[in-house]
Amino acid sequence: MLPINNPIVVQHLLKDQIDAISPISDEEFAYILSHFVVKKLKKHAFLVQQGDHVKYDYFVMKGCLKAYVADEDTGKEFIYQFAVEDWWVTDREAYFKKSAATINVDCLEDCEVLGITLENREKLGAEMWKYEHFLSVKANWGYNSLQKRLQMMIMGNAKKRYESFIQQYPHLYNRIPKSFIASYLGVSRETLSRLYAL
Amino acid sequence: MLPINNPIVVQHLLKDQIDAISPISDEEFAYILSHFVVKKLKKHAFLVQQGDHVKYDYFVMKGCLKAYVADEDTGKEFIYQFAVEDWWVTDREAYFKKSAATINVDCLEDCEVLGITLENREKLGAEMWKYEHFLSVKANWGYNSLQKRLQMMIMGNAKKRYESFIQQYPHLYNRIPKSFIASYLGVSRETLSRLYAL
DNA sequence: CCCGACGAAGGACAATTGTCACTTTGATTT
DNA sequence: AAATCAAAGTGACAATTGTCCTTCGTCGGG
Repeated sequence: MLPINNPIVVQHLLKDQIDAISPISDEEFAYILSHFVVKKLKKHAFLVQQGDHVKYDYFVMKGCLKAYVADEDTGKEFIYQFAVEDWWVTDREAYFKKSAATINVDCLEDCEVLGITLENREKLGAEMWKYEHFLSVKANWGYNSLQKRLQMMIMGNAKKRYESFIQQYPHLYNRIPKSFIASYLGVSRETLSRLYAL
Repeated sequence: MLPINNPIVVQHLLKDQIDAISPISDEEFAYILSHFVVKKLKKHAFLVQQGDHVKYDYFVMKGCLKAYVADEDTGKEFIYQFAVEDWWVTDREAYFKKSAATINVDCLEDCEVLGITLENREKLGAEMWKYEHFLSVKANWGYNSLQKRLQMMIMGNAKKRYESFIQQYPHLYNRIPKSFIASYLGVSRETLSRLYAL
């Protein structure tokens, strides 16, 4: 049994994620959290828009977003990442270089995210060894997932890519419109539709 | 005019690369360099082989290599990165996680590379702020180039990918066999051949 | 000097995928 | 309840790309 005066442990996705890499106290987490801003967005709202100055790196608390590049010639979208609870998303290059965004990020559902500026990120990294470590592990995760994604795109045809997606993200399949999944897999909506008819 | 006793500045690709990010003295560079091992490899030799323990991250001094995954079913190769002078290459995930390599890296030409273990990498990072900074910038470069690569693969057909490759790596086009470039672009050798006939 | 290995080009045909048009379904709005 | 709209499935056809095969030229070793 918990002691009567046990302080309430507030469940927090971000704390859990950091904890899994380098365990921190509630006080430390509260300090970290104070460097983030909360943003609530409606479905279809933009988190990052092409040409914007990208002030924040975002951690997703609730909802689902897509990051994509828009082909101006054809008007088509090419989704290169989905982000759901527990994921991070931003235009990484623009964020670090303080350059204009080349990608868009928008909400597929009502969303709630935490944003941190580059300045606060570096401040926390310099102040807390544990956070610095967390960042470097997180950077590796990002790299590895990009590499997996690239491998999926290079290796084989539409069906293989589809199967690989299902295997890697079973929970996204019934959450995201098929047309967006098709864009993520680099095939037309119709082709995707025919794949799982088999 | 240079003073008569000016010490000879040894030209070194790696020093130049570090210098461009955080300038270091010759002494500092000599110290850094002492943490690397030199490897010389003949054409066709493997630098990393699937299943290996990946001990080093490699900086290419001379030569040209390809990093690829082999599809066991079809026996085909999918090249996801070329590496020439001034580039880094390894199986990044395996290197950091100390897991078995899932990719192969082999030499398209006789090569000369510098290798650094994860232990030495971390030692240098901890000892020298400048090197730590260099590593983090380098990590971002790697991420950004992967992202560009992914965008290239997602957006559009074989011709667009080909044009994008030519634009980004004009010097690689006449150095690397077309069949490998085709593999990098995710098309058959024949299709690539037909593209620049137009 | 010839031979074999390799890289490259291209023809013929098959397989894959994209495009367009139409239909159905279910959710949302009025 | 009717109207509207977004999402998804499907058929027909066209465009793209892969596969298989043959030919050609270059380079280096015997």
